[in-house]
Amino acid sequence: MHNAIEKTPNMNISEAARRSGVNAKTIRYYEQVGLIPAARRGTNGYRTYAEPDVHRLRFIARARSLGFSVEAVGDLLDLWHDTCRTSASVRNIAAQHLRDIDAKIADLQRMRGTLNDLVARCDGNDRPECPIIAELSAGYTQ
Amino acid sequence: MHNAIEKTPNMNISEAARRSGVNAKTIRYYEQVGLIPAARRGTNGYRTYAEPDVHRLRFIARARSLGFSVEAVGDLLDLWHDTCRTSASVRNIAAQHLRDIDAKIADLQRMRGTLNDLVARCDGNDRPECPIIAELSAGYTQ
DNA sequence: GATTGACCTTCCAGTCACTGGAACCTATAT
DNA sequence: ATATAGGTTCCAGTGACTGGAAGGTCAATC
Repeated sequence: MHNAIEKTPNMNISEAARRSGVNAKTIRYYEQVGLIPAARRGTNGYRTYAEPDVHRLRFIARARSLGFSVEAVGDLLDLWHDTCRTSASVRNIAAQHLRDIDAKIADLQRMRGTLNDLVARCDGNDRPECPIIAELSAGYTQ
Repeated sequence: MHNAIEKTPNMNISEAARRSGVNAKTIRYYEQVGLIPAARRGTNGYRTYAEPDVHRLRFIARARSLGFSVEAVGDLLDLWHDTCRTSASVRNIAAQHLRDIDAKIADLQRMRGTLNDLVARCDGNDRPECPIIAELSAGYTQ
């Protein structure tokens, strides 16, 4: 059996984690759910990673930091590796995610508007009267 | 049956769900995790609810729609029933939640800013070149 | 050689707030 | 007697990890 000459150094999982910004435990999880292929193993059973693996993990970390679901990241990885991809297919995924984010922001801002008003109107002293409780229990004062 | 005009205070779970806006399955879940006390039971074993129960469920529904965690809703329920509460204690819970929401909004808007820019710069045609993929794989073109 | 401590491995459980479904029981109308 | 529309419990799954237990491996030091 011939050993291939490694141009890039092999590393253990914690080094790959450090270089990619993905937690070692999370890397194992990504392998488990099939987001990344099973890592090669050394004779000791340890997972070994090389530069391309770290780059893939960095891609994943960036996509996750933009809020893409792990499933969507899987699709984006496939498109990255597919040189016959269309930019439209990538754009569709991102545009859908953008709509999801906008919906979440709108929902949070609705909550924020009400909460901010209630907090502003609450004296926050040692008396029991409170517009926050009043609002939540509207129509039924106990 | 679904009586639009309920003069009797007792009702089954689906009627309590309809009146409170809390899903019947969710009501059982709330009972299971101790957010609400175990419902009284009829001779047939069915849970029975009266007006005060519906009001408590409505309180819960409103608080949940403002994004309070189930645990925080429990605290708010306790404060509602505690006539010796201080408005400061209520305000603290709401103010903390407001900070959490602001953090979430800030994070989503950061994502939105990047994504919106990338989507705008992506042609979305049948060619493979794509600034979204380029951004995610920055430093490593495959 | 023994020991320490930092790695690595797998597997299981918990998070949060539900939600779906199976299997079964009860009520009411026809 | 049957149909259907409710109710019950219990179990499992969601998403994306994260913590912890129990154990194997490695490198360095005493």
